[in-house]
Amino acid sequence: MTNTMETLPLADRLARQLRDLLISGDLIPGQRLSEAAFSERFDVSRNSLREAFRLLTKDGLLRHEANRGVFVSVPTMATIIDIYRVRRMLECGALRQAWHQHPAVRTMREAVESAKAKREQADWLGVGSANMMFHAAVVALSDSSRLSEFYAHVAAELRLGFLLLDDPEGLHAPFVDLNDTILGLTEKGNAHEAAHQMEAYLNLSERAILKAFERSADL
Amino acid sequence: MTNTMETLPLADRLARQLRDLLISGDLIPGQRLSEAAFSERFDVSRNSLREAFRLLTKDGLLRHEANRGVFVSVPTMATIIDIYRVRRMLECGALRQAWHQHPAVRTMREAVESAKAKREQADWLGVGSANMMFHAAVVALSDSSRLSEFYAHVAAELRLGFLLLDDPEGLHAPFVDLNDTILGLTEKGNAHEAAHQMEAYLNLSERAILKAFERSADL
DNA sequence: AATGTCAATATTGTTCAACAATACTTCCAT
DNA sequence: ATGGAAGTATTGTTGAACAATATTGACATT
Repeated sequence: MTNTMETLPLADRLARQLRDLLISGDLIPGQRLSEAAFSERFDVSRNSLREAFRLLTKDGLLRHEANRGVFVSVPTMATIIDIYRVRRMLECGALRQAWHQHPAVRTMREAVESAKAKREQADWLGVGSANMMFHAAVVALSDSSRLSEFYAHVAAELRLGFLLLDDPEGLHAPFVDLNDTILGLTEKGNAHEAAHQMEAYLNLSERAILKAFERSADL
Repeated sequence: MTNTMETLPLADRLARQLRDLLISGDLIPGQRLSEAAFSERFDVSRNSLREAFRLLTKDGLLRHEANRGVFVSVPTMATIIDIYRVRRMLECGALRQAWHQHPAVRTMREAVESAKAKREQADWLGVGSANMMFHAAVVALSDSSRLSEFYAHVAAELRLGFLLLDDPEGLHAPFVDLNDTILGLTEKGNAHEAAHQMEAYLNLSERAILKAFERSADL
């Protein structure tokens, strides 16, 4: 049978391809995306490409300037601050009311163990991915597809922010153990303390990123 | 000078027009939206219209079936339940950490007073609008544009759900006083209790809607 | 050298017409 | 009624066209 992906509307497939290029860093923040160039590159019509552009613009990954084209979004400090407000709301909220036997807890554990393994091998990119997976699993505790989708969007935007920096080690590695702590508290059913620790985590992480931003800003 | 709205891309303007038709009930859940009919109606090309359709599909207001077209979403009980999970997360979370002098508190007060006035005149549609405004203001307490936008989407989806019912009075009017209580607690700085009351509110409201759904389902 | 002006050029915004692929209808035979 | 086969309508996607706007480059002025 054909892959479920193959049957999606063209615009959706394009949007996904572009999103992958974005979060993998092939397209860098600020870069202009010419309609002609990309419709040629993907061998699709300009119309189809424009539909995809609009979807990603709505996600905040692209920015649209009238009569000038679309550009890869350039996250600012304000963006980071806003995203961390979202994270505190969603992640701490999910933990606070989590059931310790929820299926997502298993995913959290897998993510933590994967992160530890990758850290062992100094695979910082892998640590980063496992970290993202952990936090997505935390949000999944809330059992809401809308919250999970929304979180996925915000995480993609945040990833764009990470691309501006270049310190994959310092930004993820120190937090693996904190994730483990939060996981342990959740498994023990100590939801309130887990949420509290997550808030500490997010405050720390936010500060680290803002600091890195500051550094990269005054070059 | 020209209205800021006039300069938006055509697809965005179309999406807004369509959204207005949707939440005002001119288009009813389940209805199919023919590309030909609507591109004629709005006097735009099919391509532009399709861009708008995609935007609204991403918002959950429309549903897209391959090679069959787009339809107005039909909220189900699962939709309602998911939306109320979102509401509890966002609204209770916002209240819990709210500052009692936040500008949005003023908006909350205006909404409550407007709701009371409309209730006096038995303007139930007006009560509903004021109610929506109150809850949007609650989310605004969290000072995150992303959370506010997300909430706006979910609220629009929920509005679609209300359209399936036809009891504007029973679904909003009883809650005006509860809003007032929550407002009072917030103004007094009793954030924790405000959040608690909001949770009670949302549980009540959810149950009322699900009940109404049940009734309308077995016709 | 810096600045301003104006035409030439490239890009986006939008429409239109075409055609393939898919879904829906109609009608006929069983 | 039931199933199937043709015919019709709709969506999916493309390519070309043109207006509107933005960028570039040459030239003149200071």
